[in-house]
Amino acid sequence: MSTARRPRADARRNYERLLAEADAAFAERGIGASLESIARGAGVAIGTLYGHFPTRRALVGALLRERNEALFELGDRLVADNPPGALATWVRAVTEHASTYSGLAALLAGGLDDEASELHESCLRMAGTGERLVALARASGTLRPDATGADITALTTAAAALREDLSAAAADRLVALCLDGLARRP
Amino acid sequence: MSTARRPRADARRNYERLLAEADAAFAERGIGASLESIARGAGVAIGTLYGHFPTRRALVGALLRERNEALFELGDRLVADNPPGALATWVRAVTEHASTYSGLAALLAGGLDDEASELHESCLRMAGTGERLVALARASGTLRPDATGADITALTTAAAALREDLSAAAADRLVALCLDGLARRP
DNA sequence: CGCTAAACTGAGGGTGCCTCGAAATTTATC
DNA sequence: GATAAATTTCGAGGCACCCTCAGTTTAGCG
Repeated sequence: MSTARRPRADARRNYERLLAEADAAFAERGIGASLESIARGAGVAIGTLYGHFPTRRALVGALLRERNEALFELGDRLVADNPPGALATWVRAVTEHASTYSGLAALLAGGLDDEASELHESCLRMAGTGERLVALARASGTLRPDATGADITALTTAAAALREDLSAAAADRLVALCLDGLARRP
Repeated sequence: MSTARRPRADARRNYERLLAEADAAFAERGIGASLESIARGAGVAIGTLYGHFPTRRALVGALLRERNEALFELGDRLVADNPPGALATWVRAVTEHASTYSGLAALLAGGLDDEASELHESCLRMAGTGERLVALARASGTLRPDATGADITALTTAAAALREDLSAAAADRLVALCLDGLARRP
Protein backbone atom coordinates (compact mmCIF):
# COMPACT_ATOMS: atom_id res chain seq x y z
CA MET A 1 0.00 0.00 0.00
CA SER A 2 1.02 3.57 0.43
CA THR A 3 1.56 3.30 -3.28
CA ALA A 4 -0.11 6.60 -4.02
CA ARG A 5 2.56 8.39 -6.00
CA ARG A 6 3.00 11.85 -4.74
CA PRO A 7 1.42 14.54 -6.87
CA ARG A 8 3.45 15.87 -9.74
CA ALA A 9 5.56 18.89 -9.07
CA ASP A 10 4.09 20.97 -11.87
CA ALA A 11 0.60 20.23 -10.66
CA ARG A 12 1.44 21.41 -7.19
CA ARG A 13 3.05 24.56 -8.54
CA ASN A 14 0.10 25.42 -10.76
CA TYR A 15 -2.28 24.79 -7.92
CA GLU A 16 -0.50 27.34 -5.76
CA ARG A 17 -0.23 29.86 -8.54
CA LEU A 18 -3.93 29.57 -9.25
CA LEU A 19 -4.78 30.07 -5.62
CA ALA A 20 -2.62 33.17 -5.38
CA GLU A 21 -4.02 34.66 -8.54
CA ALA A 22 -7.59 33.86 -7.55
CA ASP A 23 -7.15 35.47 -4.17
CA ALA A 24 -5.92 38.65 -5.79
CA ALA A 25 -8.69 38.64 -8.37
CA PHE A 26 -11.49 37.93 -5.93
CA ALA A 27 -10.19 40.55 -3.54
CA GLU A 28 -10.06 43.13 -6.28
CA ARG A 29 -12.99 42.35 -8.53
CA GLY A 30 -15.21 40.31 -6.29
CA ILE A 31 -16.11 36.69 -6.29
CA GLY A 32 -17.47 36.85 -9.81
CA ALA A 33 -14.09 37.62 -11.36
CA SER A 34 -13.54 35.89 -14.69
CA LEU A 35 -11.99 32.46 -14.30
CA GLU A 36 -10.28 32.81 -17.65
CA SER A 37 -8.52 35.93 -16.47
CA ILE A 38 -7.41 34.10 -13.35
CA ALA A 39 -5.99 31.27 -15.43
CA ARG A 40 -4.25 33.80 -17.68
CA GLY A 41 -2.84 35.60 -14.69
CA ALA A 42 -1.51 32.35 -13.29
CA GLY A 43 0.14 31.58 -16.63
CA VAL A 44 -1.92 28.49 -17.14
CA ALA A 45 -4.54 27.30 -19.61
CA ILE A 46 -8.18 27.46 -18.66
CA GLY A 47 -8.46 23.68 -18.69
CA THR A 48 -5.81 23.46 -16.03
CA LEU A 49 -7.81 25.68 -13.75
CA TYR A 50 -10.83 23.44 -14.20
CA GLY A 51 -8.65 20.43 -13.59
CA HIS A 52 -7.76 21.70 -10.15
CA PHE A 53 -11.02 23.39 -9.28
CA PRO A 54 -14.00 21.94 -11.07
CA THR A 55 -16.20 24.76 -9.94
CA ARG A 56 -15.93 28.33 -8.82
CA ARG A 57 -17.12 27.29 -5.42
CA ALA A 58 -14.36 24.75 -5.09
CA LEU A 59 -11.87 27.53 -5.72
CA VAL A 60 -13.47 29.77 -3.14
CA GLY A 61 -13.61 26.89 -0.71
CA ALA A 62 -9.90 26.20 -1.10
CA LEU A 63 -9.12 29.86 -0.55
CA LEU A 64 -11.23 30.01 2.55
CA ARG A 65 -9.91 26.88 4.18
CA GLU A 66 -7.22 28.61 6.21
CA ARG A 67 -9.40 31.50 7.20
CA ASN A 68 -12.07 29.08 8.27
CA GLU A 69 -9.61 27.29 10.53
CA ALA A 70 -8.77 30.51 12.27
CA LEU A 71 -12.39 31.49 12.63
CA PHE A 72 -13.41 28.18 14.12
CA GLU A 73 -10.53 28.29 16.52
CA LEU A 74 -11.76 31.66 17.73
CA GLY A 75 -15.26 30.30 18.00
CA ASP A 76 -14.23 27.33 20.06
CA ARG A 77 -12.23 29.54 22.35
CA LEU A 78 -15.14 31.89 22.85
CA VAL A 79 -17.45 29.03 23.67
CA ALA A 80 -14.94 27.53 26.08
CA ASP A 81 -13.94 30.72 27.90
CA ASN A 82 -17.17 32.65 27.49
CA PRO A 83 -15.55 36.03 28.11
CA PRO A 84 -17.68 39.17 28.40
CA GLY A 85 -18.92 40.28 25.00
CA ALA A 86 -18.25 36.88 23.48
CA LEU A 87 -21.32 37.02 21.28
CA ALA A 88 -20.51 40.46 19.93
CA THR A 89 -16.95 39.41 19.20
CA TRP A 90 -18.20 36.39 17.33
CA VAL A 91 -20.69 38.36 15.27
CA ARG A 92 -18.04 40.82 14.25
CA ALA A 93 -15.58 38.09 13.34
CA VAL A 94 -18.07 36.19 11.22
CA THR A 95 -19.20 39.37 9.52
CA GLU A 96 -15.67 40.25 8.61
CA HIS A 97 -14.98 36.74 7.40
CA ALA A 98 -18.05 36.77 5.20
CA SER A 99 -16.91 39.98 3.56
CA THR A 100 -13.48 38.72 2.61
CA TYR A 101 -14.47 39.01 -1.02
CA SER A 102 -17.35 41.00 -2.36
CA GLY A 103 -20.17 38.62 -3.18
CA LEU A 104 -19.03 36.02 -0.69
CA ALA A 105 -21.76 36.72 1.83
CA ALA A 106 -24.50 35.77 -0.61
CA LEU A 107 -22.62 32.65 -1.60
CA LEU A 108 -22.26 31.56 2.00
CA ALA A 109 -25.87 32.34 2.80
CA GLY A 110 -26.91 30.27 -0.18
CA GLY A 111 -24.61 27.49 0.96
CA LEU A 112 -26.48 27.19 4.21
CA ASP A 113 -29.13 24.97 2.69
CA ASP A 114 -27.25 23.70 -0.34
CA GLU A 115 -26.14 20.29 0.84
CA ALA A 116 -23.78 19.72 -2.03
CA SER A 117 -21.68 22.76 -1.36
CA GLU A 118 -18.23 22.42 0.06
CA LEU A 119 -19.05 25.45 2.07
CA HIS A 120 -22.05 23.84 3.63
CA GLU A 121 -20.13 22.25 6.45
CA SER A 122 -18.45 25.50 7.35
CA CYS A 123 -21.77 27.28 7.39
CA LEU A 124 -23.24 24.67 9.69
CA ARG A 125 -20.33 24.95 12.02
CA MET A 126 -20.60 28.72 12.18
CA ALA A 127 -24.29 28.44 12.90
CA GLY A 128 -23.55 25.92 15.62
CA THR A 129 -21.08 28.18 17.34
CA GLY A 130 -23.55 31.04 17.20
CA GLU A 131 -26.17 28.82 18.71
CA ARG A 132 -23.93 27.86 21.59
CA LEU A 133 -22.92 31.43 22.28
CA VAL A 134 -26.55 32.47 22.37
CA ALA A 135 -27.28 29.69 24.83
CA LEU A 136 -24.45 30.85 27.06
CA ALA A 137 -25.54 34.47 26.94
CA ARG A 138 -29.11 33.57 27.69
CA ALA A 139 -28.04 31.44 30.59
CA SER A 140 -26.12 34.36 32.03
CA GLY A 141 -29.18 36.57 31.61
CA THR A 142 -27.71 39.10 29.24
CA LEU A 143 -29.96 38.20 26.31
CA ARG A 144 -33.67 38.44 26.00
CA PRO A 145 -35.19 35.00 26.27
CA ASP A 146 -36.54 34.76 22.75
CA ALA A 147 -33.14 35.27 21.16
CA THR A 148 -32.05 32.38 18.95
CA GLY A 149 -29.10 31.22 16.95
CA ALA A 150 -31.02 32.07 13.81
CA ASP A 151 -30.99 35.71 14.87
CA ILE A 152 -27.23 35.60 14.89
CA THR A 153 -27.04 33.96 11.51
CA ALA A 154 -29.37 36.59 10.11
CA LEU A 155 -27.47 39.42 11.70
CA THR A 156 -24.10 38.32 10.39
CA THR A 157 -25.49 37.70 6.93
CA ALA A 158 -27.14 41.09 6.86
CA ALA A 159 -24.10 42.88 8.18
CA ALA A 160 -21.82 41.23 5.65
CA ALA A 161 -24.15 42.22 2.82
CA LEU A 162 -24.28 45.74 4.16
CA ARG A 163 -20.52 45.98 4.16
CA GLU A 164 -20.56 45.29 0.46
CA ASP A 165 -23.54 47.38 -0.50
CA LEU A 166 -23.03 50.37 1.74
CA SER A 167 -20.07 50.59 4.08
CA ALA A 168 -18.31 48.89 6.94
CA ALA A 169 -19.40 51.69 9.25
CA ALA A 170 -23.06 51.12 8.45
CA ALA A 171 -22.61 47.42 9.04
CA ASP A 172 -20.97 47.96 12.41
CA ARG A 173 -23.72 50.27 13.43
CA LEU A 174 -26.35 47.74 12.42
CA VAL A 175 -24.65 45.08 14.49
CA ALA A 176 -24.53 47.35 17.51
CA LEU A 177 -28.19 48.29 17.19
CA CYS A 178 -29.29 44.73 16.75
CA LEU A 179 -27.30 43.41 19.62
CA ASP A 180 -28.81 46.17 21.65
CA GLY A 181 -32.24 45.05 20.58
CA LEU A 182 -31.34 41.53 21.58
CA ALA A 183 -30.05 42.50 25.01
CA ARG A 184 -32.23 41.81 27.99
CA ARG A 185 -34.11 44.90 29.04
CA PRO A 186 -33.03 45.93 32.51
CA MET B 1 -43.01 74.55 -30.10
CA SER B 2 -45.05 71.64 -28.89
CA THR B 3 -44.18 70.05 -32.20
CA ALA B 4 -43.06 66.80 -30.71
CA ARG B 5 -44.99 64.29 -32.79
CA ARG B 6 -46.36 61.65 -30.64
CA PRO B 7 -44.44 58.38 -30.72
CA ARG B 8 -45.25 55.82 -33.36
CA ALA B 9 -47.78 53.20 -32.50
CA ASP B 10 -45.43 50.28 -33.08
CA ALA B 11 -42.84 51.87 -30.86
CA ARG B 12 -45.33 52.29 -28.07
CA ARG B 13 -46.50 48.72 -28.45
CA ASN B 14 -42.99 47.31 -28.36
CA TYR B 15 -42.18 49.46 -25.38
CA GLU B 16 -45.07 48.00 -23.44
CA ARG B 17 -44.32 44.46 -24.50
CA LEU B 18 -40.73 44.84 -23.42
CA LEU B 19 -41.77 46.18 -20.06
CA ALA B 20 -44.17 43.32 -19.48
CA GLU B 21 -41.65 40.71 -20.51
CA ALA B 22 -38.91 42.31 -18.43
CA ASP B 23 -41.11 42.41 -15.38
CA ALA B 24 -41.82 38.73 -15.70
CA ALA B 25 -38.19 37.86 -16.33
CA PHE B 26 -36.82 39.95 -13.48
CA ALA B 27 -39.43 38.61 -11.11
CA GLU B 28 -38.59 35.06 -12.04
CA ARG B 29 -34.87 35.03 -12.66
CA GLY B 30 -33.74 38.15 -10.87
CA ILE B 31 -32.46 41.43 -12.12
CA GLY B 32 -29.63 39.79 -14.02
CA ALA B 33 -31.94 38.02 -16.45
CA SER B 34 -30.65 37.91 -19.98
CA LEU B 35 -31.71 40.93 -22.03
CA GLU B 36 -31.65 38.86 -25.20
CA SER B 37 -34.15 36.46 -23.72
CA ILE B 38 -36.35 39.38 -22.76
CA ALA B 39 -36.25 40.73 -26.29
CA ARG B 40 -37.01 37.27 -27.64
CA GLY B 41 -39.91 36.91 -25.24
CA ALA B 42 -41.29 40.25 -26.33
CA GLY B 43 -41.04 39.18 -29.98
CA VAL B 44 -38.59 41.92 -30.80
CA ALA B 45 -34.99 42.13 -31.96
CA ILE B 46 -32.31 42.85 -29.43
CA GLY B 47 -31.55 46.19 -31.05
CA THR B 48 -35.10 47.31 -30.42
CA LEU B 49 -34.71 46.65 -26.74
CA TYR B 50 -31.58 48.77 -26.67
CA GLY B 51 -33.38 51.43 -28.63
CA HIS B 52 -35.93 51.81 -25.89
CA PHE B 53 -33.71 51.12 -22.91
CA PRO B 54 -30.08 51.94 -23.50
CA THR B 55 -29.07 50.23 -20.31
CA ARG B 56 -30.31 47.56 -17.96
CA ARG B 57 -30.77 50.20 -15.32
CA ALA B 58 -32.98 52.25 -17.57
CA LEU B 59 -35.21 49.22 -17.96
CA VAL B 60 -35.35 48.65 -14.23
CA GLY B 61 -36.00 52.32 -13.69
CA ALA B 62 -38.94 52.30 -16.06
CA LEU B 63 -40.38 49.25 -14.34
CA LEU B 64 -40.04 50.84 -10.96
CA ARG B 65 -41.55 54.18 -11.84
CA GLU B 66 -45.08 53.27 -10.85
CA ARG B 67 -44.06 51.47 -7.72
CA ASN B 68 -41.96 54.43 -6.77
CA GLU B 69 -44.91 56.73 -7.12
CA ALA B 70 -46.92 54.63 -4.73
CA LEU B 71 -44.07 54.39 -2.27
CA PHE B 72 -43.46 58.11 -2.22
CA GLU B 73 -47.12 58.78 -1.77
CA LEU B 74 -47.08 56.56 1.27
CA GLY B 75 -43.98 58.30 2.53
CA ASP B 76 -45.48 61.75 2.18
CA ARG B 77 -48.61 60.64 3.94
CA LEU B 78 -46.63 59.19 6.80
CA VAL B 79 -44.62 62.36 7.18
CA ALA B 80 -47.74 64.48 7.06
CA ASP B 81 -49.90 62.44 9.42
CA ASN B 82 -47.18 60.97 11.58
CA PRO B 83 -49.35 58.12 12.86
CA PRO B 84 -48.06 55.77 15.55
CA GLY B 85 -45.52 53.34 14.14
CA ALA B 86 -44.90 55.50 11.10
CA LEU B 87 -41.20 54.75 11.02
CA ALA B 88 -41.72 51.00 11.25
CA THR B 89 -44.32 51.13 8.49
CA TRP B 90 -41.93 53.04 6.29
CA VAL B 91 -39.05 50.67 6.90
CA ARG B 92 -41.18 47.69 6.02
CA ALA B 93 -42.52 49.35 2.88
CA VAL B 94 -39.09 50.31 1.61
CA THR B 95 -37.71 46.89 2.37
CA GLU B 96 -40.46 45.25 0.42
CA HIS B 97 -40.01 47.67 -2.45
CA ALA B 98 -36.29 46.98 -2.59
CA SER B 99 -36.92 43.26 -2.84
CA THR B 100 -39.28 43.49 -5.79
CA TYR B 101 -36.71 41.66 -7.89
CA SER B 102 -33.84 39.64 -6.59
CA GLY B 103 -30.69 41.69 -6.95
CA LEU B 104 -32.52 44.99 -6.85
CA ALA B 105 -31.45 45.90 -3.35
CA ALA B 106 -27.78 45.92 -4.27
CA LEU B 107 -28.52 47.97 -7.37
CA LEU B 108 -30.41 50.56 -5.36
CA ALA B 109 -27.77 50.71 -2.69
CA GLY B 110 -25.16 51.25 -5.37
CA GLY B 111 -27.35 53.92 -6.93
CA LEU B 112 -27.24 55.93 -3.75
CA ASP B 113 -23.92 57.46 -4.64
CA ASP B 114 -23.93 56.92 -8.38
CA GLU B 115 -24.99 60.32 -9.63
CA ALA B 116 -25.62 59.19 -13.18
CA SER B 117 -28.18 56.60 -12.28
CA GLU B 118 -31.81 57.15 -13.02
CA LEU B 119 -32.45 55.54 -9.72
CA HIS B 120 -30.36 58.07 -7.89
CA GLU B 121 -33.15 60.53 -7.46
CA SER B 122 -35.48 57.89 -6.07
CA CYS B 123 -32.86 56.79 -3.61
CA LEU B 124 -32.33 60.32 -2.43
CA ARG B 125 -36.02 60.80 -1.97
CA MET B 126 -36.35 57.63 0.03
CA ALA B 127 -33.47 58.68 2.21
CA GLY B 128 -35.07 62.07 2.71
CA THR B 129 -38.34 60.57 3.83
CA GLY B 130 -36.50 58.33 6.27
CA GLU B 131 -34.66 61.30 7.60
CA ARG B 132 -37.87 63.22 8.20
CA LEU B 133 -39.55 60.30 9.89
CA VAL B 134 -36.58 59.88 12.20
CA ALA B 135 -36.74 63.55 13.08
CA LEU B 136 -40.42 63.25 13.91
CA ALA B 137 -39.92 60.18 16.04
CA ARG B 138 -37.06 61.75 17.89
CA ALA B 139 -39.10 64.85 18.52
CA SER B 140 -41.83 62.75 20.04
CA GLY B 141 -39.30 61.00 22.24
CA THR B 142 -39.77 57.48 20.96
CA LEU B 143 -36.30 57.18 19.44
CA ARG B 144 -32.97 57.29 21.12
CA PRO B 145 -31.32 60.61 20.45
CA ASP B 146 -28.43 59.34 18.38
CA ALA B 147 -30.67 57.70 15.79
CA THR B 148 -30.17 59.05 12.28
CA GLY B 149 -31.60 58.77 8.81
CA ALA B 150 -28.55 56.77 7.82
CA ASP B 151 -29.58 54.11 10.30
CA ILE B 152 -32.83 53.72 8.45
CA THR B 153 -31.14 53.54 5.09
CA ALA B 154 -28.80 50.90 6.41
CA LEU B 155 -31.60 48.93 8.00
CA THR B 156 -33.74 48.85 4.89
CA THR B 157 -30.78 47.93 2.70
CA ALA B 158 -29.77 45.14 5.04
CA ALA B 159 -33.29 43.81 5.39
CA ALA B 160 -33.81 43.78 1.64
CA ALA B 161 -30.57 41.89 1.13
CA LEU B 162 -31.55 39.46 3.84
CA ARG B 163 -34.83 38.76 2.14
CA GLU B 164 -32.95 37.63 -0.91
CA ASP B 165 -30.16 35.75 0.79
CA LEU B 166 -32.07 34.13 3.62
CA SER B 167 -35.80 34.64 4.03
CA ALA B 168 -38.47 37.23 4.49
CA ALA B 169 -39.01 36.02 8.04
CA ALA B 170 -35.38 36.60 8.95
CA ALA B 171 -35.57 40.06 7.43
CA ASP B 172 -38.69 40.96 9.39
CA ARG B 173 -37.11 39.77 12.57
CA LEU B 174 -34.01 41.84 11.90
CA VAL B 175 -36.13 44.92 11.36
CA ALA B 176 -37.97 44.33 14.59
CA LEU B 177 -34.79 43.84 16.57
CA CYS B 178 -33.14 46.88 15.12
CA LEU B 179 -36.10 49.15 15.65
CA ASP B 180 -36.11 47.87 19.18
CA GLY B 181 -32.47 48.79 19.50
CA LEU B 182 -33.29 52.22 18.16
CA ALA B 183 -36.17 52.83 20.55
CA ARG B 184 -35.62 55.10 23.45
CA ARG B 185 -34.87 53.18 26.58
CA PRO B 186 -37.59 53.83 29.13
C1' DC C 1 -50.30 57.82 -52.45
C1' DG C 2 -45.59 59.23 -51.78
C1' DC C 3 -42.10 60.65 -48.56
C1' DT C 4 -39.41 60.94 -44.62
C1' DA C 5 -38.28 60.62 -39.97
C1' DA C 6 -38.65 57.11 -36.72
C1' DA C 7 -38.18 52.54 -35.51
C1' DC C 8 -36.70 47.88 -36.31
C1' DT C 9 -33.49 44.27 -37.56
C1' DG C 10 -29.90 40.96 -36.82
C1' DA C 11 -25.15 39.96 -38.08
C1' DG C 12 -20.82 40.64 -35.88
C1' DG C 13 -17.03 41.43 -32.63
C1' DG C 14 -16.13 40.91 -27.66
C1' DT C 15 -16.02 38.27 -23.34
C1' DG C 16 -16.98 34.45 -20.49
C1' DC C 17 -18.31 29.51 -19.27
C1' DC C 18 -17.11 24.77 -19.55
C1' DT C 19 -15.71 20.31 -22.02
C1' DC C 20 -12.80 17.06 -24.07
C1' DG C 21 -9.46 14.73 -27.11
C1' DA C 22 -4.75 15.27 -28.20
C1' DA C 23 -0.12 16.55 -26.67
C1' DA C 24 3.32 17.14 -23.24
C1' DT C 25 5.63 16.20 -18.98
C1' DT C 26 6.76 13.90 -14.77
C1' DT C 27 7.65 9.87 -12.15
C1' DA C 28 8.60 5.06 -11.52
C1' DT C 29 11.08 1.18 -13.03
C1' DC C 30 14.66 -1.39 -15.13
C1' DG D 1 19.85 6.85 -18.99
C1' DA D 2 15.90 4.86 -21.47
C1' DT D 3 11.20 3.66 -21.50
C1' DA D 4 6.58 2.91 -20.11
C1' DA D 5 2.64 4.49 -17.58
C1' DA D 6 0.19 7.74 -15.33
C1' DT D 7 -0.74 12.33 -14.70
C1' DT D 8 -1.30 16.84 -16.07
C1' DT D 9 -1.66 20.43 -19.40
C1' DC D 10 -3.29 22.61 -23.40
C1' DG D 11 -6.47 25.30 -26.10
C1' DA D 12 -9.86 25.01 -29.77
C1' DG D 13 -14.77 24.82 -29.96
C1' DG D 14 -19.68 25.13 -28.81
C1' DC D 15 -22.77 27.87 -26.36
C1' DA D 16 -24.73 32.12 -24.12
C1' DC D 17 -24.62 36.86 -23.38
C1' DC D 18 -23.45 41.89 -24.16
C1' DC D 19 -23.77 45.80 -27.08
C1' DT D 20 -23.30 48.41 -31.68
C1' DC D 21 -24.50 50.05 -36.12
C1' DA D 22 -25.40 50.04 -41.15
C1' DG D 23 -29.06 48.79 -43.76
C1' DT D 24 -34.08 48.01 -44.15
C1' DT D 25 -38.84 48.60 -43.00
C1' DT D 26 -42.91 51.20 -41.67
C1' DA D 27 -46.16 54.54 -39.65
C1' DG D 28 -48.42 58.49 -40.50
C1' DC D 29 -48.31 63.35 -42.31
C1' DG D 30 -49.48 66.15 -46.28
